[in-house]
Amino acid sequence: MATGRTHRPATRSRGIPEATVARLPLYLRALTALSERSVPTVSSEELAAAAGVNSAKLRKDFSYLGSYGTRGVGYDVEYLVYQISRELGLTQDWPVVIVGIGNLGAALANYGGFASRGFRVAALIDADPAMAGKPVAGIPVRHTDELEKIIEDNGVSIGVIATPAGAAQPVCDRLVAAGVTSILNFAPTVLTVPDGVDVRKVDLSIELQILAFHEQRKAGEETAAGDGAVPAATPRGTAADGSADQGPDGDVPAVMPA
Amino acid sequence: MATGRTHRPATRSRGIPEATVARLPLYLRALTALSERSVPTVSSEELAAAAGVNSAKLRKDFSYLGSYGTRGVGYDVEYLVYQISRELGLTQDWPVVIVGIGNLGAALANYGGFASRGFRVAALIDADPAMAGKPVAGIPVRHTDELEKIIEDNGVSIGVIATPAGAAQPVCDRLVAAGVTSILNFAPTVLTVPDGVDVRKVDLSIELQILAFHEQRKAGEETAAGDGAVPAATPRGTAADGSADQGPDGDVPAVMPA
DNA sequence: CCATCTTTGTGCACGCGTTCACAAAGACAT
DNA sequence: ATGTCTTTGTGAACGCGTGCACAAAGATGG
Repeated sequence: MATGRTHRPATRSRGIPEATVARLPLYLRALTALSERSVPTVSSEELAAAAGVNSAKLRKDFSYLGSYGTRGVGYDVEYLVYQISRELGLTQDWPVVIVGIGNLGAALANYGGFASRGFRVAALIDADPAMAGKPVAGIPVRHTDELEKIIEDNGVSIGVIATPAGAAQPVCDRLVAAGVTSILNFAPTVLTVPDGVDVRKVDLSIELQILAFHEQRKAGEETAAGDGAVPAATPRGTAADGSADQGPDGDVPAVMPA
Repeated sequence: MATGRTHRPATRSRGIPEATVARLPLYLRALTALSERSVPTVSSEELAAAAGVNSAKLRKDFSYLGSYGTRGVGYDVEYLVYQISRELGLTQDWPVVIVGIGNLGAALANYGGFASRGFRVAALIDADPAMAGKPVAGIPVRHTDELEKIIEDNGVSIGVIATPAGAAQPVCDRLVAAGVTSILNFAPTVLTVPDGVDVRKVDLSIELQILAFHEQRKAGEETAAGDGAVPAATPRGTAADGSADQGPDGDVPAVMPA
């Protein structure tokens, strides 16, 4: 019914559940830390604690990758690091482009997490001609006109959108048309993409609103019926009572001038 | 078993499922856009399309809030905006603090989405004494020493952590001790918090790795068995074959110098 | 070689979330 | 007033993810 797919149909990739895939990076991070400390093996219990998950869940997750553990001992750290890296596709190089070099785009460009783990910033792209050529994080900013050429020349298949909300869909369309099949979207908009293209979104505003919901619920329970659910919470007035009638102010705020 | 809770136990808040809460901000955004265009009513079908979800899901979501629709007509936009705002707790003011004013922290401070929708940046906090007093986004940066005082004076219950990974847990502990009960974590670490404290994490590195996994899967299917799953994807070589032995390089990369 | 002890791998049950499909409700025209 | 048409609200079925609990596997010590 909708014009295009927005969510990942995710046909259960190769038997590996989506939820498991989402946790693999977490395990990998914990394992890498262990590896740096030259720890040879870990039990599921230890690793699960480090990753902040249930140990049974961790074992089941690993079972999807194969049987890489030794009963009575645990998992070989180095071997597991390699297996997970391979499974996630981190043993190869992934060139990415960042579109929209405002505050956020610049922060992402400077983000150290890109360089490690197989990701490489192939180009920074912005619509503002004044930005063109100016180096950000040591990489010169290119103009949007060159987008298609950059994608094709570098074989980019992953794009990061950090533009204002209004520019996100057009940029997305161009990225997809040029061959990008995975998009990480920081703009507060629902992106519509054709089948076969994956979109993941990071939305600060949504996260905050979810927190506000729970925060309000806590405050409400506290005030209404003092049920022993929140252990150590000072019941100071969390905020002025609901009077701020903020009305229909501008939503879908511009993330930055890109 | 674990030292502390990391995931939301989320005892099914007040009958509203967690998954529904996570979608309410999405609906709210779409509704606000309609409101600005002075659209009086929407059908579940239209609104669902705008929010990028299934219409049945949307109707079920709204049913948890009550019966705010009119059969044969749809939903009153203004009324629904109000109801969702109220449910999410956006009719009151939420002061937030941002800890770690590096590239990302500064980007967040400049983010327009804060100001709208009831969130107000109460303070920017950084550990670097050289930053103290320097204005970012029009707000002077305060030193970490003042953290507790700031939290208490402003009645802050929501904190945003944008520090390097190593500083995140200590900062988190101090925030919680000072009274913060909701945390949005941008640092690539698992935070351990006591019961009653909500943590949501935003992790660029994890998102990219998930995309890489799917990207690799697509490339693999393409090369191995040319199944018609990816419609318009030029099968150009996505990258050099797996040779980049990136070894045990530094994980948990510093997000920014905070 | 055998006993014991640790830890994995997984069968099973349960609960949540999603989706279908349809009856009930109301608008609207005649 | 009555019939038709649109759209909501929800009962029910299904599938996925989670966590328990335990048997199998292997290490380790005597």
